Amino acid sequence: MNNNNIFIEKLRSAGLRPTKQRIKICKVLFDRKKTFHFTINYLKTLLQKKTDQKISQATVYNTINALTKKGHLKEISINCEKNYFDTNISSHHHFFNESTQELIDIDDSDIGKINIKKPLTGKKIKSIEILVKVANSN
Amino acid sequence: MNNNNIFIEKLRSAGLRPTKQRIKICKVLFDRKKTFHFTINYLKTLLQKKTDQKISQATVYNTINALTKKGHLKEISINCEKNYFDTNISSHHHFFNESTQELIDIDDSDIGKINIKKPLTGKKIKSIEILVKVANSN
DNA sequence: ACTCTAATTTAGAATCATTATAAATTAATA
DNA sequence: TATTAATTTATAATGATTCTAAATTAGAGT
Ligand SMILES: [Mn+2]
Ligand SMILES: [Mn+2]
Ligand SMILES: [Zn+2]
Ligand SMILES: [Zn+2]
Repeated sequence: MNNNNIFIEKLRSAGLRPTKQRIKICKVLFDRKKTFHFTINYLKTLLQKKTDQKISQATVYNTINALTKKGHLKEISINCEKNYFDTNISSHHHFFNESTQELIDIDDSDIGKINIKKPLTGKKIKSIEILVKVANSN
Repeated sequence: MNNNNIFIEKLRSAGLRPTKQRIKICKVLFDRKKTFHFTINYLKTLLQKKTDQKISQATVYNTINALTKKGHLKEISINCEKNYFDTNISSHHHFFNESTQELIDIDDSDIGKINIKKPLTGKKIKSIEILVKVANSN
């Protein structure tokens, strides 16, 4: 129930002081069982609901950007208008449901080996991500 | 050398009248041998160079959006800040060189079969795209 | 506990990409 | 050529993100 110490540790490890605003953001982000995919806008409305005093948008952006830079969040770009963040920081893939605008994780183990036959010389691979766009087939 | 009729046909097929502005945009987009990956901003500077009279940004956006909607261009999102368009409209994949901010095509045939083991019920797949981020290994 | 200082928060402004508006121009048709 | 609808354009509006600078707060030292 009280994971505050975990959040404080996470913030500290990112070089951030554990202020009450940042701890509240961590609660909303990480105090859940499943992966959380969110846009900044959605996070802001969630914070407004779950919080007595509001957190400024500058603090929300700064905190999310710092956590992302330190690897506690991943950034998932669907298109120019939809920038998501993801509490699942493992190497994994996504379904994007165009009907609901929702992201769904595909674990790395749920994808067969990806075989890129094209050679690339003088470059090193940083990440490989598959995005599968789907729609409800009603 | 003179592909104007092809461009006119392409525009007409998209329900667009072949104005001189739109034909010039098509020339810059399609009068080339290799795939063209571009941002709107880069396209605007190219048009300024290659064109005597300037084309307004509204016309550039409108034309690119119309061509994209009709399937003559694809949209490739790398992240919130980098929205690319692509003259290669086949199903294919990309390297993104983070050092140079360049996109490089990976043909569908250069990727082994993609096996998604995770079931999805009640949904149909619209597209599957792999993005491989790389960096120069200087 | 109190002081001090640097870090943080905040409201608001600035920036950048994209879209909307509405007046002037142009293309297609009669 | 005249008519009309489509198009272009400058400019404004919007929305997401970042910047700024003043007010507040956290943590270290006393
Ligand atoms: Mn778009
Ligand atoms: Mn970003
Ligand atoms: Zn995910
Ligand atoms: Zn491509």
